[in-house]
Amino acid sequence: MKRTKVIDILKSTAFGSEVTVMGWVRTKRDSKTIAFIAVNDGSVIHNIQAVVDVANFDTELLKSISTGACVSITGTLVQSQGKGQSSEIQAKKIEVFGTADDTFPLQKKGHTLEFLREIAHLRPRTNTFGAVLRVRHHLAYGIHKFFNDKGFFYLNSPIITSSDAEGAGEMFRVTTLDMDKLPRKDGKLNFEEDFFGKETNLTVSGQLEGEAAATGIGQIYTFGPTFRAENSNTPRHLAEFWMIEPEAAFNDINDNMDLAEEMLKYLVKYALDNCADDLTFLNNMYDKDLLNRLNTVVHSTFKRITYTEGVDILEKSGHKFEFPVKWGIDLQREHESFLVEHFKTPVIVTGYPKEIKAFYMKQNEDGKTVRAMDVLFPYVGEIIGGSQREENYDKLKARILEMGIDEKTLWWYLELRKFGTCPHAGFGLGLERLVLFITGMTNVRDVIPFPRTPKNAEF
RNA sequence: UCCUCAAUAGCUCAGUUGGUUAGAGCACCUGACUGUUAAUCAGGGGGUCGUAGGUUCAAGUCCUACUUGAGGAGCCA
Repeated sequence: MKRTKVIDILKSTAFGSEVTVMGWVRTKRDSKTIAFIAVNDGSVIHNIQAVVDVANFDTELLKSISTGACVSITGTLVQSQGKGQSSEIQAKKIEVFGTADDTFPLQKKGHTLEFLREIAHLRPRTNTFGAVLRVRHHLAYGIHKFFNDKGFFYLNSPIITSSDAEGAGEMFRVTTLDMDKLPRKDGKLNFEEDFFGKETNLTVSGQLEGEAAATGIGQIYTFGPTFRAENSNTPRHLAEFWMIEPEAAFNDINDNMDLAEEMLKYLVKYALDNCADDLTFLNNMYDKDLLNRLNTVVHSTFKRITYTEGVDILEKSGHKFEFPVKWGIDLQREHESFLVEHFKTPVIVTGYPKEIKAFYMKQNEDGKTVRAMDVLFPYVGEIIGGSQREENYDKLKARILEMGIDEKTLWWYLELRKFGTCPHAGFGLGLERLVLFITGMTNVRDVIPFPRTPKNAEF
């Protein structure tokens, strides 16, 4: 008999009809004549309860069904005689696909998230990770839907790049050279003998290629894996994470802010609308203020301030910061948190000093600041970083030279300004930080299936 | 990379000023129970105290190094 997913069984009112559920046993409670098996198949956070008349089944078969076992149960869908659920399955036939012996590490009681990270291959069988993974899926889908509906095209930017001038972080090298016999030329590694004939790395950003596409087909977004070889050990950093980078021709910094704010609100609302059960579970188990916080963001207006205004607020706050505030310094995490707390809403900061931002950002008329923007969120901090791009060839080239970047590797990026240049802007959204905010989890390692962090690539 | 903290049963933890045979709850096994809800009740098995050194008559406990993990900082999404 064809299986019915738990999500559909729970919605069904076809009492008396026969259904087959396949899934993993969460708990079994038994007495002399009756047993109850709670089965979860991941389609929804809730379990379906199968009621077993012990007399009708082989004792050994029932004994082999323990927490973690995978079973197929066929029976009659009935209204529950007990409290706690409205419907259940009166079992007629039980097949055990796979038992789980006493070494199965997931028990019915709670586990710490740290322990579950060590058994990432089994995490999806828990309520928490089922919820997080489903929310993550819906958000990914919502992102595609949002941009598609706005006329943005999904761009597959390359994962292997030779660009090393983006300044976005340390990179992972990609090579097919024999590590035991590295070719040398004039004392240096000879990358001419490498697969691509030059030094290549995993991408730290698809932005530059995104700009190339946007200055041809107008509006694009990338959505793919991104790699940073930074030795970052924080709850907000991963060596491999997923980034969404929209880029739009003819957008200025204000359009860019509008897009970011609209997108974030859309996605939070999308999650609330499509992941109600999972978010309710997370709200109850981890953070009683989660749903309230999400609703607040949907109905908020993000506070937009300039870097200069931000520094002013921090200086006048009278608050003692570990890192003293002065115009010109980069905002520290304590400063960002203060601003978010100060306005009690997401904050967008623009107009940073050019010295602390990337070479490609559009320079303002004051000669001191650039049209950068950081979107700061409660709990997760910087969730988006972006800017209007410098579209003036001479200014961009001057900035590249000023910062000591090798312009040769950026020849094609400069040509975007040489031929039919146009104003444009974009930003990068860290998917894990968004999922973090929306699920109420507190560590990005718990919102990606198999986290990659320094000293950890087990699975 | 820097700072702080931690590591004891499968899991979560307790273990006093260093002192006999290292404990509990859950999980697991056995038994009881006719509708349970992280079922309940009774009994049972289960440990190289992260690793390597050191101090001491004696180390889970003190010291050193290392490993791993967590939090904070930096870097950033």
